[in-house]
Amino acid sequence: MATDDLMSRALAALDEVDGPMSVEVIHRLVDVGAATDPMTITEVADLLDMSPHTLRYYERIGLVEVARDASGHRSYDAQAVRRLVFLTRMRLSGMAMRDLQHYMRLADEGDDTVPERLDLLLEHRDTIRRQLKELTLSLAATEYKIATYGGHTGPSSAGQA
Amino acid sequence: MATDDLMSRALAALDEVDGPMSVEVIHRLVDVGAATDPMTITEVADLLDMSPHTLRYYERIGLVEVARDASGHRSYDAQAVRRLVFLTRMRLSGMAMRDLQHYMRLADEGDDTVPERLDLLLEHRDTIRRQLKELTLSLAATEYKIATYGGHTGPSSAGQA
DNA sequence: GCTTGCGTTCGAGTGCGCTCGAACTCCTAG
DNA sequence: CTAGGAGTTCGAGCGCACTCGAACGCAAGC
Repeated sequence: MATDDLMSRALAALDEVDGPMSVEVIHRLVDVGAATDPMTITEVADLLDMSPHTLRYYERIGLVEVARDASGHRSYDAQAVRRLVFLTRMRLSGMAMRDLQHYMRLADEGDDTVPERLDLLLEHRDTIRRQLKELTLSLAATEYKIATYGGHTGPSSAGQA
Repeated sequence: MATDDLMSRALAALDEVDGPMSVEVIHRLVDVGAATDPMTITEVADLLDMSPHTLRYYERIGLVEVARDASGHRSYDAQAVRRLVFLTRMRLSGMAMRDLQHYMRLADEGDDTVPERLDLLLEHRDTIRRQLKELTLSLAATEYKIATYGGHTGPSSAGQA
């Protein structure tokens, strides 16, 4: 009984956490494509909220190829950036580095591997859905516990009327 | 444009992944309480889908106290099991071991620490919500990619009419 | 011309959360 | 009486995904 209530509230809460961000981020994902100038490593790092160290690491293990400028510095073109955006999205949803390496190896092999890549994506989609399920349960459990401790169950723990 | 569509479908998908499971799991969370006999380590391990090794590890680092039977074997009473269920829920939602140790230390100190525990839970709730947000974006991104590869975007990749 | 700062390569180190193996004990069934 | 299986403790090892430090290069500004 009470669990249904908790679940509904849990799901409803999805819309309330920093709203405008989502649109920005998903557009980042699609838009970066067209006509961007090559970026430096720190620019990309800032864009993706990761460290230059990590970007070099990703390159080292073969996830992206990155061109160099005249003085040997990395120069990230639109394609590299797009790939990195995709990589971070996949990482954030828990895809293992090993799987990303596999996927990118396939991507580098050309269109023949599209079916296999599709399989990987479909599998990963299911994984994400399972995670969403688990997380939603955990949210419900957490809110349940909060309720037993007498906490208010508003949209956020901070800055609240 | 298309992103709205993707987002809706992503959210709608939440209800479709192994439906009955959710109820069972959340009831596990609440129900196990009342009148259960003490359990052996393998029984608990099976219940929580983890290894005996891990259960001993959790005890070692102070997350649970577990009684012993006459022959020195662990005997998990209802309280211990309830705590472990909670622990696994929190772990599954990404709470760090360190934070769980902190939380459980507080829990062991008695009711005076309820406010602090409440704070931790509220903070964790926000973390879960952020994760849900990220995951939902990743799901949308994945489905977008699947669509560009010409994949059908049904509820699951397997066994479908 | 020298400092400052951003970049480079390379290999090694870190933190997390388990995971395992060895050596041992205890109980039960045959 | 013995063999098997489930449990115990202890410390060490592992896989993952970074993360860092050292030593160096280049180019601009004072």
